[in-house]
Amino acid sequence: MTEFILLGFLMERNMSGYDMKQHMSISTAHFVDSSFGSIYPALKQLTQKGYIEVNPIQENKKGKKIYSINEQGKAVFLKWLDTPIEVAKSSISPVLVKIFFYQYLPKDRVRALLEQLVADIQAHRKNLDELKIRLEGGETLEQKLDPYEKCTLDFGMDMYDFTIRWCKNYFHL
Amino acid sequence: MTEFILLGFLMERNMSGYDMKQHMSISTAHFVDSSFGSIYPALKQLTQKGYIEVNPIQENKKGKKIYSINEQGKAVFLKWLDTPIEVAKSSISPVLVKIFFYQYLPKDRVRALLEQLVADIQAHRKNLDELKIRLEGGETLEQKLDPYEKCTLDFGMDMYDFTIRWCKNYFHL
DNA sequence: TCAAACATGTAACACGTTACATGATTTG
DNA sequence: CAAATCATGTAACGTGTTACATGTTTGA
Repeated sequence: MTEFILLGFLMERNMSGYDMKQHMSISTAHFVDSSFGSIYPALKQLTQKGYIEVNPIQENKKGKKIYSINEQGKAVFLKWLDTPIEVAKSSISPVLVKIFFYQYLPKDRVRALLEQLVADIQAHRKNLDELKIRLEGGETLEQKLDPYEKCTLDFGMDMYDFTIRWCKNYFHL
Repeated sequence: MTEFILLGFLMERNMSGYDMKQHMSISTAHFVDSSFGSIYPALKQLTQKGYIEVNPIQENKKGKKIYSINEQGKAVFLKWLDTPIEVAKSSISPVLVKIFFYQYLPKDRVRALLEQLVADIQAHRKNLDELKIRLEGGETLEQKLDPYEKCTLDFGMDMYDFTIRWCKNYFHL
């Protein structure tokens, strides 16, 4: 998964591993956010497989490695992308794992935990909202928000809203 | 995670690793379904930690190991259960990973893939529906469906419905 | 000049899957 | 009696995280 995401980032522009981590922490953090511990080994792998190339810059910044995707890499990425999304593997959510067993907890604890869950989701929802405003409401405007990128933000927020409403309604919170 | 789920199953009744796998494939498959390759080592771990005990039955079935949870195991399980659900780690869904990059695919392919996604979710939704009918609509009635167990089914179905509606609406399918 | 941020990388560990290996029991 | 299902277990592998190790550049 990580390798494909990194290839995807390189489709847009050349960047370093550090740049990719930052990009992830902003653009994709609400559905995937890899650590350096998986990014750097993944870049090594992609280089060895011949999908990307390193363009070390000699300028001021020593050691910084700017990667670029080549034709083979693009082909591999597009082949992966043009393949059905697997719903089964994404599963619904680890949230359900605990709720499944809530019969073993006293009612007042269940209520408290569910209220905490809703508050937590509301906080996440708020963060996404602020992120979207920061990304699209552009004084800066450096990066035009791609429609599908925007879609993942919209979906995230609507999904959070749905979950909050569902919990409040189902559990009478 | 697996270890706690197995402890949770043993809260209800004593059973074997094989039984647990079957129970998972029915009751929890829509949000978690571990393989034997993680169940058996987990049971070994739980035994070594002193949370569960083996009661090998001498009857006809040789080699079958029936596990039971002890007081320490119950305490550990309840402590885990009575801890806030972590929304962050559950993330929204790997579905978004691909959609995020759909700008690199021709429009007709995107449309085809999204239609396939919706059809796939509809199939999952139908399976859940049939499962629920099988579990609650009881001629058999052997196993009374716990309210929270039912909740995970309801949530699953409503989540699928939401996602289907969302995709159709957002992408004008 | 010193702290924060930039920048890369590795090693140990955690946790899960698939495939393999093995054998008993049930049922047509 | 053969096939399906029951039943347990291990080994190799995949993929990710955290913590550690190291050094540079920038800005108050």
